Amino acid sequence: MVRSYNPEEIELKWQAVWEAEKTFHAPDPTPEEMAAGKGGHTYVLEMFPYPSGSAHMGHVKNYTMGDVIARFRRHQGNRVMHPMGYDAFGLNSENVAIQTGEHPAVFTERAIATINRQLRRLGVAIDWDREVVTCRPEYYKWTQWLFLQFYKRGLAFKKEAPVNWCPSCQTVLANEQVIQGCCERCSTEVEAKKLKQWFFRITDYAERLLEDFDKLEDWPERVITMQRNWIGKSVGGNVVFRLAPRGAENGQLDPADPTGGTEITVFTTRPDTLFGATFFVMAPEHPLVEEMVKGTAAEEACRRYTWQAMNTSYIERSNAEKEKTGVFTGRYVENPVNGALIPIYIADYVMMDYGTGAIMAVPAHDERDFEFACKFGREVIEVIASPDEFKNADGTMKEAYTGDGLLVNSGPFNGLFKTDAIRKVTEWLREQGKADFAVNYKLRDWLLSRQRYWGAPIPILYCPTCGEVPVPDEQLPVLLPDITDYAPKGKSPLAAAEHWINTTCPVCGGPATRDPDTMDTFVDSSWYFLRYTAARRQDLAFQKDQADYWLPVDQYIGGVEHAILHLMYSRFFCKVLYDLGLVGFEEPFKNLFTQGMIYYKGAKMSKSKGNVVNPDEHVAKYGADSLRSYILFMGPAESDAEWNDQGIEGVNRFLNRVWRVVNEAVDAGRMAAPAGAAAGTLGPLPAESELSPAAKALLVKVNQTIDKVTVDIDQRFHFNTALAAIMELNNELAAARGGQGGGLEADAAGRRVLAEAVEAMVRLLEPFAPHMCAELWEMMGRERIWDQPWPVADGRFLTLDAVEMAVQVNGKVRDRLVIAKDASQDEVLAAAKALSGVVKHVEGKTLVKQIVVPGKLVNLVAK
RNA sequence: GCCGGAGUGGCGGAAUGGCAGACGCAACGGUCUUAAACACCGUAGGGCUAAGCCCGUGCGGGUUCGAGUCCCGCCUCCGGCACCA
Repeated sequence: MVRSYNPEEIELKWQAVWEAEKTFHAPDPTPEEMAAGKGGHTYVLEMFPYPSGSAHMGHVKNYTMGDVIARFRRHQGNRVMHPMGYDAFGLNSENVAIQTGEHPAVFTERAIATINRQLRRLGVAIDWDREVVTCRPEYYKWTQWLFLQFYKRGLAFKKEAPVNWCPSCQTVLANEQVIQGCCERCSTEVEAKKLKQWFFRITDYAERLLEDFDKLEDWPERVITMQRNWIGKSVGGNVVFRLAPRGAENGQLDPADPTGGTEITVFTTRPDTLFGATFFVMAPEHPLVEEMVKGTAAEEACRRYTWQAMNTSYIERSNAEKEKTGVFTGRYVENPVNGALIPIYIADYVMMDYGTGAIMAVPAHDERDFEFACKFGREVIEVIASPDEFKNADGTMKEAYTGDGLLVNSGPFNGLFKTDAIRKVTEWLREQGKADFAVNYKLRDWLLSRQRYWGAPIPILYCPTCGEVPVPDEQLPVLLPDITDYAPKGKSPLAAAEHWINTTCPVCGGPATRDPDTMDTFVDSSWYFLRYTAARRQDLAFQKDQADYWLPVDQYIGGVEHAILHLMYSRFFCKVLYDLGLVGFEEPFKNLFTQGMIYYKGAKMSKSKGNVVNPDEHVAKYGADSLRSYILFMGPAESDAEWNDQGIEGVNRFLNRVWRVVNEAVDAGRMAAPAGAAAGTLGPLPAESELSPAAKALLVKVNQTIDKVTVDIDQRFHFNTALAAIMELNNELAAARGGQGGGLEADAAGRRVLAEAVEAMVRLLEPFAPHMCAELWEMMGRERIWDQPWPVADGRFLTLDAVEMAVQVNGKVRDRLVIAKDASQDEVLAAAKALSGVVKHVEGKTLVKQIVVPGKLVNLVAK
């Protein structure tokens, strides 16, 4: 009698074994191994979870996928490091603390314990000895230490700047954390505030962040594109315009004007269009505006407009659909190419935070400038010969032409092609000291300080005599103090912790205060993948040679929502650490896979929508192996997928069928080692001549499946088709074994092939359903399936002797042909032409073309 | 607006330019059962004058002996960026 499949019993049994013997612990490399370099070991990593309560289906998918890869690579003979940790600082726990009064650490540790239990229950092959938790002092000591390394290099600095303030979260945010003008966390519209804050100088690395895309082996193109767009490199020139003295436009110079002759630089990607600049626009907040218009008739109007612009929300102001507004300042600048005086406007379509906050406006060749010119009646001068469809009947511009062309109306540069003109005009102005080549990036420095409690304190002190003082290494970590009131009040709750904020200056011994802010949690997650290589070390953050042994991460897996944030910050960190000599590689993640999300009832799962599917329930009902297999069977791993309760039942049925098929084979004594064969082996395959056609067919199926599953896991990450292939094998195996006449069970050779199929199926399924396969393997009298080498297809049995080919006449299938796989082209054609279904359609016609695709089809073209 | 990605049965999805719909879900028919569930066997894109033939991968063209796949032009949906000078 076949045992029934009891997933819970089996799963707990094997999890206990793995735990007890630390099966998935990756030992530190020895000096010899490190000297030997890469090879024979691999680092598989999934983005670590944020412990907000318990694991959700997205986590199950992420960690199961990583687990399949990790187990697969182990079977391939690699030493695999597959660690886990928790991104444990952050606003969620703090907000819970504000509501309940419970310390965030208590809440967080409880959430960690829950997720930890869930991951173990899923049987994920994790090296738990390397676990890291970012909110624990033994971790954030090193986050602080790294901050100080950056600080000492001038890469962490404090500056006053307009920053994004989330009024709901009561903290500033980095640019990357503002999504269409709203807070990434809570969707509240952010406000601009001028504050003194800590920044990382990521802009210094803009060019390398772009260049080093070349060092990535396999990243999704769209992630690279998103980062490239975010960094936003523009190549052009800085051009200096001189502010004309008041009255210069009508010859009535005002000698008392202090601003005349002031240089205003603009950044432009189109120096070729300088002769077409018919006006000039400055951002309303431009620091020169106030002085420029002081005491003039335009002063009041400018002040009113600026006030209005600064009170326009970011979203509204950055909406390109909005009608252009602006005010004439009454002042003019001199165009450096021809000395023409052109009027200066202030307008909110020019942003202070990009370029220099001032632009030259060329309405003929810029859509925004064209729109503004139309509204304010400015002249439009064509300087790039434009196609007729951009012009009115009278030759004036109908719309801005931004394409390529030859220069016109541009004095000595007429006739030059756009790209040549860009270079030549810039060079010409450079000789006169009026311009230079320049590159601009959209990327801003990373604002890292937060006015919140639950983060790593910034290890800086302020001393009245010594100024800004870094906390000495031996005083790290700067521990978060216990407080009772976590509520943010526009400044960090830490500022109110008097016993903590007041301290002693390590330089002069006088009184000093601590920086009250904490670090953005993205700082914590920008280096955790390094900490895994030295998780328990108290004396250093990580050890260079060990980090260089394991990293860069061979396969990183996570959600695409981190395409810019976490992934760009981590790349930046890695480059800084490389420059500091702390690591020997410049990119942290060699290969990246971004998984799709799991939807339910047409929407993202969320507590507020009440459409959350709880993984625990499904583990309890069907077992971890079923949940793991189903979540990967749902569809291609990179696509979004809709959870379906019946889907997991189907996969559970499949595992039950495998269980039964293998059990029956074991019960029949078919899986035991034959006399003379080593224990735990099936002995040699029978000679090919002894195989019945059915046995041969199953053997071919086995080897085709090995090939397919291997490629699907290894190269395509198509776990759904790998599982489908195993299902097919199981179907064929089940069908082949018995039936009338005994099927393959009737003779010794057939029984040997059946055993071969059973063994292969269990091994191929193991990464997906490791517990069940461990159990079946043990029942087969074998040990440690997780250490078995991955099966390799036998080249002799990859194709059948006879193949079925479709025979087409004029591209339509009219009959089929079964013929020996090594039949010659002539033999195939002769046989094809003799088929009744073919004869019918070619009768009375002449064959003009005959195509044979070996093993697949024949196409006869008849007229 | 710009840059990506995707549109295939009732559903999730398969398919190096070579037999569209593998595998699974749901459905239907049958076997087992007192009955049901489970399990097992089988049917299943649409249509017609049905042993045969026609039509079918968002729409319209094209290349090819042959197109879901390649090219051109659209439509729709999703994602990212967006007055970036």
